[in-house]
Amino acid sequence: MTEATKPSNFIREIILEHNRTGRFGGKVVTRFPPEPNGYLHIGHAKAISIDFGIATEFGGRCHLRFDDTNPTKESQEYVDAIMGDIRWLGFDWGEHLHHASDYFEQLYQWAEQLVRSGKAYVDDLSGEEIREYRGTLTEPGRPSPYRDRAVEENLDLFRRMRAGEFDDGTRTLRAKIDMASPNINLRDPVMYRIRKATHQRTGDAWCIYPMYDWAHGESDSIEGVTHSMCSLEYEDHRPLYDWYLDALGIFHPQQIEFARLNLSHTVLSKRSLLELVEQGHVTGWDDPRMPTLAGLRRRGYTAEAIRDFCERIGVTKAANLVELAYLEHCLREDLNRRAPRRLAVLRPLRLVVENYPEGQVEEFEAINNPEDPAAGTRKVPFSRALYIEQDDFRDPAPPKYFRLSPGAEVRLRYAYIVKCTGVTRDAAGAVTEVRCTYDPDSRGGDSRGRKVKGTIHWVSAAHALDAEVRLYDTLFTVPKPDDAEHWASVLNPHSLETLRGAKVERALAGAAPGSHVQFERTGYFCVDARDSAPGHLVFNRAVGLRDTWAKIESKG
RNA sequence: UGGGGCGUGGCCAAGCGGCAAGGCGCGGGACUUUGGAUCCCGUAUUCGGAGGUUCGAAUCCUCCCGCCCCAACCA
Repeated sequence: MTEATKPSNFIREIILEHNRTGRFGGKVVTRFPPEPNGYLHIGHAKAISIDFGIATEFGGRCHLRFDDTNPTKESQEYVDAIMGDIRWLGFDWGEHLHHASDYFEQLYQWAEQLVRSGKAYVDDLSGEEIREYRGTLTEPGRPSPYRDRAVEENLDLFRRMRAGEFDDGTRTLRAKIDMASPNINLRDPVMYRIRKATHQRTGDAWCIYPMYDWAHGESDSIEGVTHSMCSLEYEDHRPLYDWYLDALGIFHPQQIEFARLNLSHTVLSKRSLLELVEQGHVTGWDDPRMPTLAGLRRRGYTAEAIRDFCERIGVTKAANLVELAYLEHCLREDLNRRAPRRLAVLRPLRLVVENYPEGQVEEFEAINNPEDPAAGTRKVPFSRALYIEQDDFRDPAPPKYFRLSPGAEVRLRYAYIVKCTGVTRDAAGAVTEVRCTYDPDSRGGDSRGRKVKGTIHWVSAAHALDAEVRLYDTLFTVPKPDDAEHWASVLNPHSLETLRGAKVERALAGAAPGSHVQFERTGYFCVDARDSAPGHLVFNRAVGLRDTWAKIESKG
């Protein structure tokens, strides 16, 4: 998309205005600040696209900064996963990998500065008491009895907090702002709490840790961030963000808030995602049903499709719930252009071509990608015994059904036109084999002017490879699982269907883990990067093809 | 009942006083050796509501209604 056709958004307008007035001297520095306490999900992809996208667009840079201020919830596993996911998405922070923990000493010195200027004090209230004193949404809070301690006493106590003289939870450092503020964030927010925990980066160097509000703006300032984009729930925090910066008199970035992404049929809160993993509803953070980048990648989503999606949904401050169909559309559009086509039968039904010589094999040339001539062609073997999709045979045929049924003609893609001559059923009446005859004159599938509406895919029984195919559906049965009493009640029991008897064409033999392919007439699949092996092919369905027949059939 | 935001078609979203972009979805058609792709056509006399200002309002003013967020020593 070019500059000219890119739709405007309010963030670009704010920056354009800053550039016009010279507020930041034309500089644009942004940052993506994940807390390493979980995996990145599609919602983060939106934030990443905005943070890195805006920086690139305005010739600036974007930092990656881990907001690691809470050692009890963070870990190196998450740090590594987050960096891998951002790189995979296609973004680069260059030399600018930072951590809030890099600034712990500076933050501490600044805190002492606020204590000395009478803008912060040590409070002995317990967590519960602090909550009581804070008041409610409609009633003002009351000052802590420790609020007016002398500067020297505060300084002494704060230093001893750092020195480890006090137990967890016994004291905090608080900013002295306004206990009656209608904005609860300004009612003497906690700046430091005591946590005798080992931090994944600073080890045991600290036992007091800064709160988000006290670390974020200051970190932005240290790094020279000009535009600090975050989600709407931080809007109420902006006055505090500004207050700290002004109290310190340091470089003052602009915080800008936008609406976070909500996607239908899934949950995006870290708490819910963690529960799905820990309670075993999914196999892990990278389960293909998860909205995490790791899950989407394994499912078969491409970075390009996700970036395109983030670009297309736009940026506003209005609450939103984007339909999953939109994300799926972006994937199909990308894979339609790039994924090689293959023939694969998911639920095999034996088809015998009665008049085709036993033991004869011929090869037909198949197009790898009609959207990309450069992708070339391949040979697919044909013989007397084939497998076709169970869905491609019906007896009797419903109205407008163009596939195989007794007496009907259909084209076997790239091969011949065949006519169904009969079926074999088991004792229970289920079809076990379909028989047909082929027309030798239709070699290659040429209909010679005849009308053959249906074309179905097939695979030669003797040449086919066995494969496991995993069909995924949404994790939840409703568009807004967060509206349910608990999302567990709307979990989709059929979110995964494993097909172990699939038959795929031999060209798929060496399919590389993580590679994408379109199974003709079925959907886009991805070779499972974790479970697929040379002798045991495993394909994940990323998204199905648009299915017009399913639509016709469901309408009756 | 306090504070901060937001309300444009089923979903996302342009629009910034001159007479409702676009995408997704949906419906119809063309084409088709993927019922895929592609291509056409259709889909808001109206912008949460009511007043007002103006020659003219989704855009300005007033009031009302609805929705979201905030009372962790989480981020």
